Amino acid sequence: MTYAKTTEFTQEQQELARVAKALGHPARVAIIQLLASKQTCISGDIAAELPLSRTTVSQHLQELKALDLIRGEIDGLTVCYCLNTELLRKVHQQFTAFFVESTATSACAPGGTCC
Amino acid sequence: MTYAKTTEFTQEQQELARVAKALGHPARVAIIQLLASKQTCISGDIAAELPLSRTTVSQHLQELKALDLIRGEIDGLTVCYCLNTELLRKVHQQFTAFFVESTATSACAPGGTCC
DNA sequence: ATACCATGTCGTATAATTGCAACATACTTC
DNA sequence: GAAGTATGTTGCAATTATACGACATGGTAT
Repeated sequence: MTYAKTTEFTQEQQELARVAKALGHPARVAIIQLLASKQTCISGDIAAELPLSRTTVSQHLQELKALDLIRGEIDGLTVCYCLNTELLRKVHQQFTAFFVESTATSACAPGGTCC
Repeated sequence: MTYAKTTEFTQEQQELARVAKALGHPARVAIIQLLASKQTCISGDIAAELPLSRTTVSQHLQELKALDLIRGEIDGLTVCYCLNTELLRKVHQQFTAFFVESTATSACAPGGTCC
């Protein structure tokens, strides 16, 4: 984004926002859940299970791949997508840190001195 | 979205995606962090700390308010925004459940039978 | 009442996202 | 090599997000 002043924000804030944005569409959430549960992670099978066209699913897959949340291995004619569980664990920690920080009782919380 | 087929996804998937989308911009991440750390949560003070115009910050605040992640109370001339810590805790649980499910060793994970 | 101040809303412009059909690519099989 | 299959890429249209100036609103203070 050259338009948005995202440069002015913290590296951590941008990092968290980038991943959150990737999870900001039900299709991509569904894809990750599918990859976690299904034995097969072939591209075509993923598209078949989602209420979207193969083209659109492919785009969502590329988006997740761009963030390295998933990886694709070409296996002959088909492509097999896998979760990057290590990165997902790291992301989980980032989110947890964010939420813990946010839910800690601050002055602004109910019962605080502010509101 | 009347265009997207979001209706076909799970309620949970849509719910998670909706919140993730809200966190999908560094400004909104920064706002939540600010509200968690600062004593004052007055609208103007928030805008002053962010590299965005007051108008734009106000929009982001409305977006967070629409999801009930934050709440605003009019205090005379100023408006005081507060974190909805209860909801944030609930959201944290949803995210954790999602990540735990995703990072559990599946057949697709490295060492699995798939890739 | 008048002037002022803090916020929100509206209008507008630009960028990014979403979705899909049509085409291109690359491998398999006959 | 030709036909078929699975994917990715391109091009286009519609929707949504982002950003901000200008105006409206509503309370404060003098």
